[in-house]
Amino acid sequence: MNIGQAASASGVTAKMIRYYESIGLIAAAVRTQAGYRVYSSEDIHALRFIKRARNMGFSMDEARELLALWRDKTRASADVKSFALKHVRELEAKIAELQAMAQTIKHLANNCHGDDRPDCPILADIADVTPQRKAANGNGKSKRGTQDHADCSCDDAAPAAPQKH
Amino acid sequence: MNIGQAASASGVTAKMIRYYESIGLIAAAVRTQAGYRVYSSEDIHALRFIKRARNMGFSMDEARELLALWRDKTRASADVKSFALKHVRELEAKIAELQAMAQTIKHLANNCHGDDRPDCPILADIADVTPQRKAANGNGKSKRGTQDHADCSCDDAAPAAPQKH
DNA sequence: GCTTGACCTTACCACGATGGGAAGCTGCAT
DNA sequence: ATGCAGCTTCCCATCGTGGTAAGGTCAAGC
Repeated sequence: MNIGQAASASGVTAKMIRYYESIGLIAAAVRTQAGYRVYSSEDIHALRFIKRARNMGFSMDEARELLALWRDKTRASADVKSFALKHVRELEAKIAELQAMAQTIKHLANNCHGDDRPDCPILADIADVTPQRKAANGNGKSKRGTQDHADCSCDDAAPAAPQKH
Repeated sequence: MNIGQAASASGVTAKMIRYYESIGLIAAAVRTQAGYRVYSSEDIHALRFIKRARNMGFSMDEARELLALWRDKTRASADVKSFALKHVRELEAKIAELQAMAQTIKHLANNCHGDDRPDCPILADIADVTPQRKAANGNGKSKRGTQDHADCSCDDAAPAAPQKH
């Protein structure tokens, strides 16, 4: 099997297969005399494994660890499970972060007329995080009987921080 | 105000301020004779605006658009609102994606003994997604949103697509 | 044979957003 | 005047993926 066939058999692009090889995620492929990479069905299996792990949101490094666990016939299932659950916690942390962002914006949008007037609490809030003012949006329409839950401008306090990488 | 002070006043690192300038997100700062950048409180305001937008998960390009809207005194609030809600939809799509991944893994973990025996359905599933389809996926292009989910071998598999990068 | 086109090879660039660091200049306080 | 903190520019790295260029290889058709 050449790399193109391996790619369509595994769902991993040829480009990525070479990349995985270059970073040592998979072993260097056997080559033909002409230098073409050759793949066995076992290789395809590993590629599909990696693809699946990536689809579940594991990073390449985590995929590497999973591969190692997979190949280690003596690993304890507890190890795999705790690894998996750790990843679940990370996913959930990210989910919470995104939800906080969405919540903040939805809240602001709720207070925005959305008509052709320029007055907009969304921009007002982004621009003026400082508490206190933001009273500007109170006029008319009054779909907001509720307190404006003043700290939707609670930026740093809120879990809506950008992730670094 | 020098860049360091602007950085601590805005919460954006000096490094990033220079970067924002280099990509045209903010105007080139005035310079002293010695070449030092000088910032006004208006500049700080813009920087804080950008920071807040980023905290809400807007990309730099989106932040750029928001800035433009902010500066355009005649924009319609409806424009801002639809922009914001579009972002909310994107956030929610991502959330759903992550939730599907977490769900898949949690489900697998539930079926894992988690003891010291090697037998583990988590790895078994990742390794053996159940053959059959998925190879094809026709000619490249395959946009991001395409299925190709993590199909958990158990019936309640959920769509867990990978995030772009 | 020879040409063509699909496939392979390596190598480099790009993204988005951020951090790190080097090498050199400036400003201020001792 | 010496030293140090802060500023400048420039380059590199990240992470995962795509693009592209320049060239080698293979199989099929003439």
